[in-house]
Amino acid sequence: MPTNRSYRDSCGIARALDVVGERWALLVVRELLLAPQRFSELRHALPHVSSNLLADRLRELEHRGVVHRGEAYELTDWGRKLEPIVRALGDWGIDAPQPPEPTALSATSVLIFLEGAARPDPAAPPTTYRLELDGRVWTVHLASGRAEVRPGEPPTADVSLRTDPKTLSALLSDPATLDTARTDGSVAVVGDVSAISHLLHAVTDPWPAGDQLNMSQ
Amino acid sequence: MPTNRSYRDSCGIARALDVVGERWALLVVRELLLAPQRFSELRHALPHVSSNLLADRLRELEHRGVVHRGEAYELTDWGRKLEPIVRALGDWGIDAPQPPEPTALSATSVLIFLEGAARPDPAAPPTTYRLELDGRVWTVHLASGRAEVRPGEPPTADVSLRTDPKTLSALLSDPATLDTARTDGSVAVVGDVSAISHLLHAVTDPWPAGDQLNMSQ
DNA sequence: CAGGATCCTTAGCGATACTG
DNA sequence: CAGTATCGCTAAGGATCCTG
Repeated sequence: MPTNRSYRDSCGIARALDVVGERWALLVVRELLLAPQRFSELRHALPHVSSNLLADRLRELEHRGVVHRGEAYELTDWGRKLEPIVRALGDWGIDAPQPPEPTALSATSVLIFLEGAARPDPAAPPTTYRLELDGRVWTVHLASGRAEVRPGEPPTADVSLRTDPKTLSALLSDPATLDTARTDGSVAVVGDVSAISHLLHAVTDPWPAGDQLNMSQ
Repeated sequence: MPTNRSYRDSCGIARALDVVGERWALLVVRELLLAPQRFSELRHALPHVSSNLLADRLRELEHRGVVHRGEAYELTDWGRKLEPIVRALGDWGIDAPQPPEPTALSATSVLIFLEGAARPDPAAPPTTYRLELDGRVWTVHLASGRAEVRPGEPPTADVSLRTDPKTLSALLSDPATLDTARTDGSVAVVGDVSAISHLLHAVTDPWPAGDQLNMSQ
């Protein structure tokens, strides 16, 4: 049974929270930022939400015009406008304490982090990665000083790698672990390995001074 | 008894929501964006939150480093970084349906809206307003194409007005009601009345094309 | 097996009354 | 003024069961 409480406050902030302020709602939006997802994919991405509650939230978000339900769940145009806000909230949350274990980490989370944190050399030639996480394929494209993540197979790729979100996250915070991750099988690489190092260091290495991506689209 | 649940998700977005995602938390932050507030002021601004819950939220926000508690409650430096996010959320929420009556509207809400929506003529001379809402005094300054709201008495003002948030909100959506509001006593004006019309129309009148304020500070 | 629905328990919420 | 205390209610959390 979907919830229907309201802050009963005319302010835009309160009205926004009437729509996406219920528990788990913004995490559902997060999961849909990069690609539509099916119910079971959302369940896998958010393992700590119970199935009935997830179903309730999706119904609410659909009813309120944030999410559209077709074959999979996807953001409406209005829902998509939450993207810069949710990303900014994520940047802010980086400084929050780590949550208690056991901890979840979805593919979308890591990829959003990657997009926001990567600062590839603008002078370097564009590079395309095929990235398989939890069985789903993504295309990562490095070009003109930014990283772009899209769902699905790339037309062509410099290198392909298969891993899981936690391992990828660990690599993004310490590229030096790539070798051991490859030998223990948690990362499988096909193609130009040096390109991966390039990607990881685009996230790790300190940014040039004054290079702050702002929140405006 | 403050709540302590967590999404148990390493993603920055989830960790942000662990801090400010509980019910009422972001509305407390909203109330502190323009000025520190005392407990009773917060209660007046958020009439639909119960006192025990407000006390719980304030304790949590203090414990998590968002709010500092002195004579009044105020945002920490980290908490203040939520400002562009909360404002952007408010812009997004403008398109959400109106909540069911009866509806609250705090002074801070209206003033934040005013700051975000006002586009005074950049060529016009700077104007200062003394604004008294719910017994608290604010300074509104129009200059260089922007409106700025600050707590407290202005050193000098072109005009002073006393009213309540709902009346001010009504004026901001329809400046033509100023005359009737003055005669029925819901607005009291001292000084240059035409300056008020100037302020109201800075909000109402259509913006010049391409004049979008973005979210970056 | 995906995509939920149902049931039950717990904890956060909401309202009112009360206190230092 | 600035919160506590109490209590009924409702949403959240967890497990299990159903249906195409």
